[in-house]
Amino acid sequence: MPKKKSDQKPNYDTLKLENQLCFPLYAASREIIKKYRPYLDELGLTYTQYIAMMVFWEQKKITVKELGEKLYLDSGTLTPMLKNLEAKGFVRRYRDKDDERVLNVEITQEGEALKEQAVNVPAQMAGCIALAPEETMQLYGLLQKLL
Amino acid sequence: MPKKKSDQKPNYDTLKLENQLCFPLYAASREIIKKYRPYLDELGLTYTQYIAMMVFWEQKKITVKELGEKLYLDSGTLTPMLKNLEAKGFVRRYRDKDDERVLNVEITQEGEALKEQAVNVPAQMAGCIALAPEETMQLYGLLQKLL
DNA sequence: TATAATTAAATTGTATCAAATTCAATTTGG
DNA sequence: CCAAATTGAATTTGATACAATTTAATTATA
Repeated sequence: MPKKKSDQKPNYDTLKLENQLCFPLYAASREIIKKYRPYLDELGLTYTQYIAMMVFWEQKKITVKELGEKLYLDSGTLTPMLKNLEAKGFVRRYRDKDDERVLNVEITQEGEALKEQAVNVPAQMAGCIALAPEETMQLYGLLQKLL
Repeated sequence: MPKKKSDQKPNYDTLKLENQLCFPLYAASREIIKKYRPYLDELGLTYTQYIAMMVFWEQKKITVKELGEKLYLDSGTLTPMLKNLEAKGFVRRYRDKDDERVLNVEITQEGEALKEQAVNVPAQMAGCIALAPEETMQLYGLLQKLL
């Protein structure tokens, strides 16, 4: 009589690093962000600050809560990061008149001006991506679905 | 006579968050790691500690340098994290006899025992992934290519 | 062989990240 | 109207990440 399944040795293969989906996701994310660094250094931005500025370049004003929803980040990350962007002069922070709990963040002239420099970054980065255009689209679609 | 290209307004669309490949990669990575948390909390591990333990479950002993190559992490991240795993009793750290610069890290009995608990994590996580098996394979392949 | 160059970790400093807590402002239910 | 619940940020805490520097050990070389 065969052993019951619960008595058998569990299949440890699922615990191998090579069988994880999350690990290459995590590693690839960090490796690509690392590639951004030389270009973002010229702008004086970190990667997180860069994606925040991308939001401001599309939308001049936003609340911390809304920004957090867009970037999947909470106030624990955003508060110090936005204070940093404010110290650099790229954004302005002020409480909402109608609801004092809400903090509005608005791009400044300097922040707008930075866009002119940043516009070259995506093209420079594209050269670092070892994927064909259709693969890039495929990857993008799968990641969106995952999110 | 048409304007020269350099005089025209640059195409700012490439700076839109929605047109970035890196951002969904970065966001998806963090969101999935967040999903691991309740399961890893039961093991007393963070995600980074978990992927390190995965390596030890496959290979009892490894140097910090080799571990860093596998996980794409450097000693600045690994040193404190491995000290933490050592404090929890899951690994042991000791200098190599033949080359004192090298630090060996070896899994302990407690570390091996943790594998029995961890073996259920991948299956529990699989339920959180909103992708079909073939999409998962596709995503995995694209990420490997990217790395 | 003495020195220079290289290597592997550790350390330092800055910037995330996320969970939990706190706090003030606002909204809601009785 | 008013106490309770909710909400939005800020703060706190612990653990990464990572560049840059330092330290100690080893190797290469003049």
